[in-house]
Amino acid sequence: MTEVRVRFPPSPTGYLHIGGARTAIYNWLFARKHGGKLVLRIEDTDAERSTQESIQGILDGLEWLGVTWDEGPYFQSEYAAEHMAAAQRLLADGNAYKCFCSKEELEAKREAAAAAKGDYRYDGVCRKLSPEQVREKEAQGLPYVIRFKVPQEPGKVGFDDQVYGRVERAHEDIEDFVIVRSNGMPLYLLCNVVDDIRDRISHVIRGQDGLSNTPRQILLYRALGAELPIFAHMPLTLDLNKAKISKRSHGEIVSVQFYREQGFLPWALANFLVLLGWSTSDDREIFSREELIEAFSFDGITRSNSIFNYRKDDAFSFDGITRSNSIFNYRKDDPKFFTDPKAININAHYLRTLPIEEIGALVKVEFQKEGLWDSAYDGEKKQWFLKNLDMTRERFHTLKDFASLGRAWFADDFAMDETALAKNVLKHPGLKEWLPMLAERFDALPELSHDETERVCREFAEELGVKVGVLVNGARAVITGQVKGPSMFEVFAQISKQRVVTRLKGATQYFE
RNA sequence: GUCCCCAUCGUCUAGCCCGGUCCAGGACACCGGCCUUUCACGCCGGCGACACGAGUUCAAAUCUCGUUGGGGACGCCA
Repeated sequence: MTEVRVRFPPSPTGYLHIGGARTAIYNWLFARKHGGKLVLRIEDTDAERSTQESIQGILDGLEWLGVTWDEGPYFQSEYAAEHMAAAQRLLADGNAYKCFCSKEELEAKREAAAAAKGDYRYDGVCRKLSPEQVREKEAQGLPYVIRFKVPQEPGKVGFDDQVYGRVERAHEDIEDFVIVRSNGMPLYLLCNVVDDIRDRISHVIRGQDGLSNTPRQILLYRALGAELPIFAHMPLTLDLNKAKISKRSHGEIVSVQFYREQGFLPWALANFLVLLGWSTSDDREIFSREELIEAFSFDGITRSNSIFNYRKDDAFSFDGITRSNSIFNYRKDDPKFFTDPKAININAHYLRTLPIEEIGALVKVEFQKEGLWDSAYDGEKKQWFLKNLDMTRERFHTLKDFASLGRAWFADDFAMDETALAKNVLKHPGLKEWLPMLAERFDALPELSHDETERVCREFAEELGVKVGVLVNGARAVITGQVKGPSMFEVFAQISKQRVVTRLKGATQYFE
């Protein structure tokens, strides 16, 4: 069996979006599974739109996701001579010809055809030019493009797609397409094929939007005398209006970078993305890297496009019509659903199940950005730091939450949740006295342990004739700023005694 | 407009190739319950789909045809 070689060829005209990322992941999985190589090739021939920043963004995004490549990045622009040589060869072999039709002429014909409700396909006037006529036009200095000669005899081009099955296209439905611009620059269709041949790509795994290009590319492979790769097209990821996701029209919500910034764990995003269009027949949805590589195959790829159910605000406008967004049945005002709920769920799953050291490393990066990091968290306070994370992570959804909802665990400048204040503090005026009194009792203890604090709380509640919950929930509010959280007795024992006492005493401030 | 692809719960999907085991299974979300000092986790339960119409057949989500709907490609972009 020949070596498996796949490639991911992004064009650096924007950030890495989730559709592209998914394709990259599929390629990567396939390569890993078959002990093959993943080639990264930057298709930067569109110099006007390509940017260095975009290239860096794509590389960063892939790295962050854990998609590692074995060769490259190669830059398509560096192979221009090779692309041109291929075009010349096609010309010399009689597989292509020079076309002197001007853009204006073609445009006019296209419009005429549209007006007559017909479809337009290049009529091949230049294909019929005699060598003399060609020489004559060249002598006049007329600009020309190079077109590929599509076979005219009845027949079709076909291939067996690994996902879509047999796909065929009649010769007559393919026009003599342009392969080199009038400025001498070869076009994508040709470059792509030439590069794939040179890179010895064995499997072309790409989005379904490449499906209808494939017959033309196959014609090129044949004319170039190269062996065909195996094609596998992936269904597309659509937006809420069922349009192809693109960086231009959707903005940050579809960019990988956005998820990174919002506190996603890289593998959680990858795991979610892989599920958009692929599944196993059993009910598994959570996969480690190894498990996914093992489980992945084209058999599990669906043929229908999937919708990326990212969050949109209540009403959205499309075609100039504003309509309410009825496809959501989750609480739109719940800030935790800032994107596809399933993505959030998978992220939360990893957040609470990954080894705590791994979470610690990721939170460290967050804290450094937030100015919350203390180098002692890597030293003598490491266990305390990790314990904090372990106690709180169960109800968090992203890495961001540790610095926001979990802020009180690490700093004193935390925010007080309004519901917590109203429901668990102000509702019981007695707490203004009770909480400081509880502080006194805690302060008298040599150290705050789970059992001791529980005993003290229960005794005190009994003396006061109130439910222990009143004391405990009030304490939770003033100590953590939250309505919810882990068992308070564990919290007392975990957050320092000094902080517990100070915050309980400070409860009076909320009643003023 | 032309060519191609697709069509199962709100979303992601299993089942379809090899009709009966499917009055269609799972996940997320939503609702209810249990657990609990709170919330979360977990567990239990609920809501919820075979686009439509013909045909073939004893039997169709599964096969065939048509309709409708959606998507993609049709560029001197990649």
